[in-house]
Amino acid sequence: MQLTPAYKTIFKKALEKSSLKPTKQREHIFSIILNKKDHPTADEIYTRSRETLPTISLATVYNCLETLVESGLIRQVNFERESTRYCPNLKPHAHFLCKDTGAIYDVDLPPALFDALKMHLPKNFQPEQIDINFNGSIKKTNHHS
Amino acid sequence: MQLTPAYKTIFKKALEKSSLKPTKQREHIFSIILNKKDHPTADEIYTRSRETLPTISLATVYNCLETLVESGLIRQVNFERESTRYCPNLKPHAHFLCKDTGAIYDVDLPPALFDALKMHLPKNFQPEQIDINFNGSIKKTNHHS
DNA sequence: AAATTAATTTAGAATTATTCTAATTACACT
DNA sequence: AGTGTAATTAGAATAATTCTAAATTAATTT
Repeated sequence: MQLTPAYKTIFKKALEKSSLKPTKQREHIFSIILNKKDHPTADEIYTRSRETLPTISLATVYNCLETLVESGLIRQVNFERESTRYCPNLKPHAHFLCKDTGAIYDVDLPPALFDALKMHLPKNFQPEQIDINFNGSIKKTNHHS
Repeated sequence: MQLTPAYKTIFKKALEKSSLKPTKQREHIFSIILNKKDHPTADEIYTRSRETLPTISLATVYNCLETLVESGLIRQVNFERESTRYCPNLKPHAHFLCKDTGAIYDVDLPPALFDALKMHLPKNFQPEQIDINFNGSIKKTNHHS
């Protein structure tokens, strides 16, 4: 649960830009999200955090997640009204929720598709964010060795 | 707050197909959603319902919304973890949330765009639903008469 | 180095949307 | 009318998140 030097720099720069401090808790939570990119919930992040930082509180987890989103280091993923999940992938992408397993997958999309979507908005609508969420099932493929 | 004969038929057919009964409450709530297409929340629907059906309960509103979604008569719209909203527009479309006013707009999209999105999924991913949500602001246009 | 200030963290209470539970009501069918 | 099933109802319960106020930490000034 350590940030690589490269990420440490990104982390500090991003927080400083929003005049927020690179605290131990914020760094820890960022590293947890980077470490296992399975779109964990706040509560899952809380549990994972306490393994190495046992004194952290749930409120702090929520606070840190908010500041990390604010600084653009992570983004939120929501399906229906389920717990918000967190994702460190900053490339433009969509999400696919498998309704059988609950797993969430990143789906890369070409920027041109995002542009095509924006083109269908009325000219005075200025989108800041686009969320694209698929949900369905994943067919087993026939493996033949 | 009356369904047109055409909608009444659609309503009955859709519920019967799922072997659900076309009750007064279900019809009432469906008519409220059709009447003012402003993507109301369950609570807003509850308030509007009581104007003409004062004995309805909030639990019934939630129950009815669930059955209407199940029967495919309406769909749910979610932005982040805010209250779920309801929409009677069944054409494939996206939603735009204006962060200044909170208003939600339907954005029609050509089916080809939905197909293009699906094409970027791994071949064994089978989407049942696609939610596309924009969020941003709406620029005032220069009106000159 | 002590004192001051501001930001952050913390624990626990409060809030909010939604779901659950158990009792009642409304129909459809004998 | 009597029985059975589905739907409605009121209120309690739940779950995720936010709020509040106090304690801690870090940075800055004296």
